[in-house]
Amino acid sequence: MPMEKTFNAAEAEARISKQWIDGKVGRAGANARPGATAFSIMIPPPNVTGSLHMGHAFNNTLQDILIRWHRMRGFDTLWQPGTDHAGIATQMVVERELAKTQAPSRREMGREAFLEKVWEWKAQSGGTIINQLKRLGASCDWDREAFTMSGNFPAAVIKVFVELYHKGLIFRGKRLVNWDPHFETAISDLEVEQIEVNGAMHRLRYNLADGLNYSHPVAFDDDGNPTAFETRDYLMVATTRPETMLGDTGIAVHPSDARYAHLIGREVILPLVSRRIPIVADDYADPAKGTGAVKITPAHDFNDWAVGARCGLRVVNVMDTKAAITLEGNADFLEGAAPSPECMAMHGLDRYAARKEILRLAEEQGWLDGIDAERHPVPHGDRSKVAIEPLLTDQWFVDTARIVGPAIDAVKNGDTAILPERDAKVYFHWLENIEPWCISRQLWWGHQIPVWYGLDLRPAGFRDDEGDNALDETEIFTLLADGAFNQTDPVWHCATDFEGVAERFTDDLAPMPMPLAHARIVEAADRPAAVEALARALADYNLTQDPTHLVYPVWRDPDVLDTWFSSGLWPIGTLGWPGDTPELHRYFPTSVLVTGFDIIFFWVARMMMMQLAVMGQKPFSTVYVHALVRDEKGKKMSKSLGNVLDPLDLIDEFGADAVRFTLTAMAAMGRDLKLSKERIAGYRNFGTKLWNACRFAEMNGVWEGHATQAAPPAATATANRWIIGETAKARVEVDAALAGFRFDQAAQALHGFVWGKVCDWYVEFAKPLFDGEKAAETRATMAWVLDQCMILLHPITPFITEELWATTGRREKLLVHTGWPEYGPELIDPEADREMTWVTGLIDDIRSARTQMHVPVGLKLDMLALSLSPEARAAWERNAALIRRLARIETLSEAEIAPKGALSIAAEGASFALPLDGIIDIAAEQARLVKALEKLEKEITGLRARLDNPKFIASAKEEVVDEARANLEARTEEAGMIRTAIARLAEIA
RNA sequence: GGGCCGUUAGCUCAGUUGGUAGAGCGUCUCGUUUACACCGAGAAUGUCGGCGGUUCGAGUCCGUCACGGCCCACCA
Repeated sequence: MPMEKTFNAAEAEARISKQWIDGKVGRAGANARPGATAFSIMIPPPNVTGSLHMGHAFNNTLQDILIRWHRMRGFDTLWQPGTDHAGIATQMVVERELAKTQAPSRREMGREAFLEKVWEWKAQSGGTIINQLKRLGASCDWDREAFTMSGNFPAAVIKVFVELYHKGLIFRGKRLVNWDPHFETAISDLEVEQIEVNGAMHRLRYNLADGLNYSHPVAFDDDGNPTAFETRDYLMVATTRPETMLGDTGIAVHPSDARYAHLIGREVILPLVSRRIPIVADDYADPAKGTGAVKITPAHDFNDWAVGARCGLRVVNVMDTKAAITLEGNADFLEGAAPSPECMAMHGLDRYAARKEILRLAEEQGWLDGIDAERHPVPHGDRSKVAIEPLLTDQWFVDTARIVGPAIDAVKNGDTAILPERDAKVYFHWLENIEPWCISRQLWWGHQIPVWYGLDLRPAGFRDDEGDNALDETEIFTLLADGAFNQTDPVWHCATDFEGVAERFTDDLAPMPMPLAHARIVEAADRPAAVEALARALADYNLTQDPTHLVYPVWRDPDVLDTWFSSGLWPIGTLGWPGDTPELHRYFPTSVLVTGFDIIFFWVARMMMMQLAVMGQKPFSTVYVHALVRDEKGKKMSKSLGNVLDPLDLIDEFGADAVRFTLTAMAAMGRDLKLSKERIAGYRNFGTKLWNACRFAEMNGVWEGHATQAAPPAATATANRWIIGETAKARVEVDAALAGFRFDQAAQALHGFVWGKVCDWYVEFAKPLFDGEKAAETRATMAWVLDQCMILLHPITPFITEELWATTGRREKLLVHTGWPEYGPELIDPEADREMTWVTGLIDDIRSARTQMHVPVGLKLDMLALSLSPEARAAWERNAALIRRLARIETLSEAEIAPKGALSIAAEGASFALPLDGIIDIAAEQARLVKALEKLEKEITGLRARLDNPKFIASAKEEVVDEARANLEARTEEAGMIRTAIARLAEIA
């Protein structure tokens, strides 16, 4: 059955994909040679919520190329697939779904029911992106698909948390954190992005306490000395966030600021709140900024927090978790304050509404000095896109500064290479300035923190001298922290057996081991429930206050861990850790990590730190950092911007191979790539080109009669010897490019070879050869060459090559399992190389001359050789059929001089004439020759100038000088022939 | 404010130790020759962002400026 004219990507891709997946070609170790070394890549796990975008397509194409290439080379390859549970993102998606279907909200249904919904949702649509990866052709080991919330991951997370906790590397603390008021959770520094907004600087006047007034400079001379003063009974501050004034607890001025130095230690009366707050001296206050006096709100600003700590200022939090003003019942706020009714009326207002209200009141009451519009950056949650609010809360942190050392060293000493190198600088900069990592999230979807709290029932804490309800005042502590609990019971101690822990707690009155021999432990939902349970137990059992005989209620920390905490364990977690698995021994540390620069901090750095902390080993040998796929304006593609090109649409339109080849060809290291459909169409055409070359070969029975040839056939025809050498060059180039992660160079080498050498020249050369005595060797050569094209292209364009492989020869196995060639320069025949360069050059010149002279394409000419060196004569004779066909020459004969009205062609060692009496325009031919001569002369002048310069001869490398000499000679010879031709034309004219 | 990167043909971009600039797409002309019009043949197009320096020689190395972009920090 003859081949179709084009490759039917849509039909073939589905069929071939199924063949690969059913045949488990991605299985770890598939195609491995005996004693093979391991080559492993962990996929950067996409969010389960996700669907494939261009970034994924790019990232996974590169990984697939590396994997297929190594697999064909006989390595024991593992490409580990999987997805990430993506805490906030997934919870957000499921909540949105619930809202759409009018279902009860997350809070209405409760934690357990909601989590059930999320799992349901995951089961239903979590496989989307995995299926999309399969459409791309990703040859992962699909049987090993992992998920950061399943399998051994919970155990791994707990084990790491507990171990780091016991080493003091994880701690809990009350700190100011980045709070996202939309999701009502803390987020890490990395999840904050600065966004420029239209804001305003508001100048507020706070009256000085005790009727104080002072003289304030208002005009200055050229030297900056004050020339005019006014009397003020207030201190003016400037702020972009007037609403935080409710929580102001001080004013800071610079100690050296003459304007205010005399006020340090005095107080102002905070408007509305009527609280006396001190004026303090602190270097943070910048005399050049604002008014030089800065209001300090320790509870709502990171800098102010630091100032407050240094100056001993109070912390007054005036916002709740939704960033609404909270005043009623706010003991911190009310203490020392005498708020006006208008002030208290702001209770419950959103922070922005409160801002308006405060400005209204300030205007009305005369303490608003003025407002200047201003654009300034404001931190926003990267998911919620709302302004984050610094909030004082209890959170868990990893003391990253203490585990960062090995992660820095591993890259510094070359244990792990980061490519391109400049990204290593970014990596170092961040790690060397690392801050504690806030890992607790006030979410439900994620790994719940493996920490239980209990009421402190130690006698001193329990017995209350006042005799009233002691339980309200008990402090909480972690079970994991308390030696009394966790040293004797392995479950408590390690808490690796998560299921076991849960069972213990749900078992209502499970006996607790030593030293609380007679205590009964019971898990309560939260702290209030625990208090109630204890009170009930005290009443029911009429127990004494001896803690060893109590029912002991505990509750689990409700927070979950930052998603990146578990994905930070991806390399070992996917290999079965904490189990001691053969895979872990075989494939860890992994070979390469292919990832985008946008998650160097989020993920790469944390994997480095965590794997090194847990395993004492680097997680990967090489990190290849690639650029982002951007839209044509260079903007990051994002749903919210609506500039997304969907890779699946592109695959539908052009085929997966075209998309893959395009991304590969554009993957120059460290540069953004801007994708256009035209480019993809161009590479789709490239596939078709190869397809048709194979179709031509198939029509000529090239593959008939023999199985796949491992080695090139012994060839005698120059063209065959030449193309075999070109194939070897291509293989060497591709391997060198891939070894250096220069995917673009690999693609370009193959494009140039397949199209520029095989299709443009070799297929054309073969046509006359098929009719001659070299037909058999030419068929064998072409079969081998095209096979090599398929093999070398397969990592980049797997579908079309697999299809061609099946369509053309007698194949023992799938192309995906076919061995990668190892031949090299030994296949290059220098003589054939030189000769074919001469032949192609001559053909180019004849074609160019013909077109420029408007010789009809179909007209075959008789060519005269005016002079032929022995080499040129031999080259001509050996390749006459080729040249005649491609240059459309009828006959060649020798002549002493060119006839009247002929085109002149100069080649190395030869000079030809194409008689065109009556056809050519002599003036035009003259112009053509003059132009060619001018170009040559320009080159000759340049070469002479260099060679005449003694310093050049003295300092340049010998090869360079020799090359220049040879060039000069060749150009001079050519110019001579053209001059002769011009002279001849002149005679005729 | 700190750092990183980019500026090469109309467009998108290559150009690895300094040796005299390339590819794809687009444009123009011609064309149904034993595969391919998703094609073939040919042609045009660059003060390699500006200035200065090192060198026999600079797109390539150094300095500086301009423009563009990114990352980090910063809500007075």
